[in-house]
Amino acid sequence: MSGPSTTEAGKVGRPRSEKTRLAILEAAADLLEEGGLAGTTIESIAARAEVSKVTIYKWWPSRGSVAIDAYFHRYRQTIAFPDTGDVREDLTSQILATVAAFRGRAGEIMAELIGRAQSDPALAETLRTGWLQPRREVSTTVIQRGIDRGELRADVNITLLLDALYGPVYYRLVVRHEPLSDEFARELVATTLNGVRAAS
Amino acid sequence: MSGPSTTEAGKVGRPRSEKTRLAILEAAADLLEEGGLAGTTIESIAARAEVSKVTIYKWWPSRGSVAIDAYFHRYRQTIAFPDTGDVREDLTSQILATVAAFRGRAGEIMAELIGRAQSDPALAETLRTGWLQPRREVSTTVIQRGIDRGELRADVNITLLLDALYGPVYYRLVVRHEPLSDEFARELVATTLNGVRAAS
DNA sequence: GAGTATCTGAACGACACGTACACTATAGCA
DNA sequence: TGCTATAGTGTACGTGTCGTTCAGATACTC
Repeated sequence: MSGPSTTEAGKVGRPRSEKTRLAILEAAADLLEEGGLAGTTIESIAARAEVSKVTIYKWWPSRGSVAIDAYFHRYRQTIAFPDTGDVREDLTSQILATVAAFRGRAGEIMAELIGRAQSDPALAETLRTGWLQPRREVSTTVIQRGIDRGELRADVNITLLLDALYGPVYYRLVVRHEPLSDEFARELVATTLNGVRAAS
Repeated sequence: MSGPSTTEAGKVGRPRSEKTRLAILEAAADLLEEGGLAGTTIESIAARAEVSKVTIYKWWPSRGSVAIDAYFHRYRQTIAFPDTGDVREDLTSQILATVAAFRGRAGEIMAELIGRAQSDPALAETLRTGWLQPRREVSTTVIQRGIDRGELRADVNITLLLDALYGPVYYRLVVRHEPLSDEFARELVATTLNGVRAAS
């Protein structure tokens, strides 16, 4: 994530203004909601936050970096961390929470952020480490418990399984060929766990 | 896809120049390879193709549209259409072909095109209908054969299965957290078909 | 030759980019 | 109180791309 939240204590010089930092993030989040990433330019953020452009450039390397920080600032939701004793139920909760979050405006913005990340390495890195990875880690715990309980094969490739679960969700988010429905989430988890082969 | 390839016979007026059309696509494809989508601006295409900007705007609505047409023009590969009599083998061939194509420069460009599609509806539509859908249709045939042969459950949700196979591939293409290796492709198909539940 | 559509070249205003400059503001420290 | 260092301001600048306009040249059909 870009830009420390505050200047560490003990440093000399004028400390960073928390008020200014928040004004920038709020303005950027507002603009994201209203006009998407296209309308969220450094200039428009500066104008809306009543802040100098230079101040933004001082703390963030790119438009995408401000945007992702603003996104986290506004949409940071608690990550679902269920433990019902049943792998399928736990994973279903997590995928359901993900698709639910992506059905609204937050999903459109996330899609645009992923898009922008293809030409903004700093944004891409923040997306991986600040958004995707934490969610993968939580799901890893759930999967590991399933293995320990003997519900899943002991030799499961966890990385691949995470891709099998989250991949289709982000695929639909970005391609928009089919809706991110609850049914999709449930069926995805069920299919991934059980496979599609006919009983022999 | 944008822009008819040639003016239909019998029409009055000066016919569209095929030479100009090809010069634009070649120039755009060159620029895509050299500097990615960022460097592929309408102005740079026009300069390289020695063509007027206005001519490009006449036939394509956006930068993304020219780029995707240039991509198709250069990278259009025959879609794998195997029929070995074994679903897993056939699907594996297709996914292998996809990841192989995406490992090179063509993959980086495709990722950028998908990124751009998030803010360019015309590009998004062309991507869906001109790239993704044909590949999904071919895989649908393979899956249907598997159902008919009794290898797959009769009640398989084909749309979901397509997402389960292609989703993780595009997810890795775009997020770049793990490589698009052949092993990934094989394991993905195997896991999707068999599931990850422990034998009971 | 008349009619029509394509292509060209040049120019335009608008916008966002990223940077530079001189300036003011706010803190710690002596 | 004054010194020093950093944060933030306001303005302006050159650059690049956008999408459009216009007049004119070009190439085809009838």
